[in-house]
Amino acid sequence: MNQNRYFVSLEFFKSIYPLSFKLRQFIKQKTKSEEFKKGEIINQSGTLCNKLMIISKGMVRGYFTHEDREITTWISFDMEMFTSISGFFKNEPAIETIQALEDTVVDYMEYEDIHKCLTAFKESAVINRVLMEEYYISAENRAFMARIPLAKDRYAFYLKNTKEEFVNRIPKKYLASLLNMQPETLTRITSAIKNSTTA
Amino acid sequence: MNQNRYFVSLEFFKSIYPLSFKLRQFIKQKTKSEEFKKGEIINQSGTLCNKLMIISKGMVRGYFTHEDREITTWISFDMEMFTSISGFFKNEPAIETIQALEDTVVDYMEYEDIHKCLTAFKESAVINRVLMEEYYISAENRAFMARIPLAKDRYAFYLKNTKEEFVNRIPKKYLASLLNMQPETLTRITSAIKNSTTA
DNA sequence: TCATTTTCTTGATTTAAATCAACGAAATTG
DNA sequence: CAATTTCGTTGATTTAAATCAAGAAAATGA
Repeated sequence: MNQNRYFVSLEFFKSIYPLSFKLRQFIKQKTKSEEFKKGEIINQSGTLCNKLMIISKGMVRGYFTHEDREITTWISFDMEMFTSISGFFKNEPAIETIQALEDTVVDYMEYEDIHKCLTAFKESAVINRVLMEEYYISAENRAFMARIPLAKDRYAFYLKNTKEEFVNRIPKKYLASLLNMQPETLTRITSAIKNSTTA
Repeated sequence: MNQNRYFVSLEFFKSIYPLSFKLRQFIKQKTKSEEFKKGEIINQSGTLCNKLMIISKGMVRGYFTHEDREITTWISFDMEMFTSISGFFKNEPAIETIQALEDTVVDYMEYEDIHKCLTAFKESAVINRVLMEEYYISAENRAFMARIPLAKDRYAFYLKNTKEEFVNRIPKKYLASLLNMQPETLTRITSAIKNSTTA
């Protein structure tokens, strides 16, 4: 392994809580890397996901299927973490499917190593706790957004809470799905905004 | 304190993981009880909730206000736990308001005591973890339900996942709000079902 | 590169659910 | 207990968004 390579995992955890030298070493040692092509399935619904992944570069979505339709529940970007939470918590197969929406590079650690880490390094408990918090709060946020009655208000809400650069990278059909609307509706919303700001 | 009183808190934690004698004593010692009248606000949005509550008897809802309208995000019943998760995690004021929908009795522990508990009793970490899991998964579930396109499908989903006895106790206007629909729509759904099963 | 597929956009039409309105039932309160 | 308010139901109307359809733009892949 190249000890000089850049570890997003390290950066990611460091941004939450300072890491001791030993913990840094442990993370470097256990971090693996993987690449996915655009469109590739990272973890199929019904299979166990045993990795905590951090996106080095790319874009990933989670979705489930309801009545033959895909419903996107989240989209994550560079420097963000994702996993199948039911796997992480309960070691149970994932309900949602995870898919790369761009060519994507991830750093990941396996749950087993994370559990070792939690046992061996006290400080990692803080990080774990913060991650759980953030993950939970983002789920709350999504539940909130889905309950906003008007399509254009959901769009506005998402824009307000997401980096513009990221939003612009999302193919419209997935953005529409994430915002619980049809692509046609999204187009109408965005073109209405365009007209009102131009005129 | 009456050492012979019944502690829902004890039952609740015991159902997750066996409790040592010492931990049982600790929980008994730290558990307090409180009663709320129907309609009473248990924790107001914007104020810190520093308690983890378990419903001994009654019904409670969480809601927030969006454009002058109340949107109910969850309803909990006997033997279920609730809190304001942003308070529990981050010691930050609650976003949602918590209200009793029936005369309600709760057992509760303050966060401070829970943290002491987590430090002093290893086994309690397991319980904490399971609670976080369940809380998280219920948030996911709510996010899922909110995304089901048709009102009658959301109703069916909720029915399938909730004890009939509990559902029957919810005043329709709150049930409608929880299911992201107007009370008129809920009536139409239920009376349509009634007609189809009678005829 | 060009052909083919997929995605995005715009317009016309339909549909589910919100809104408005009115009334009876139930619950609350003095 | 009567009076008043709130809640639940039913019907008529409106509205937001889905669906259907078709062409333009972009992406894919041989």
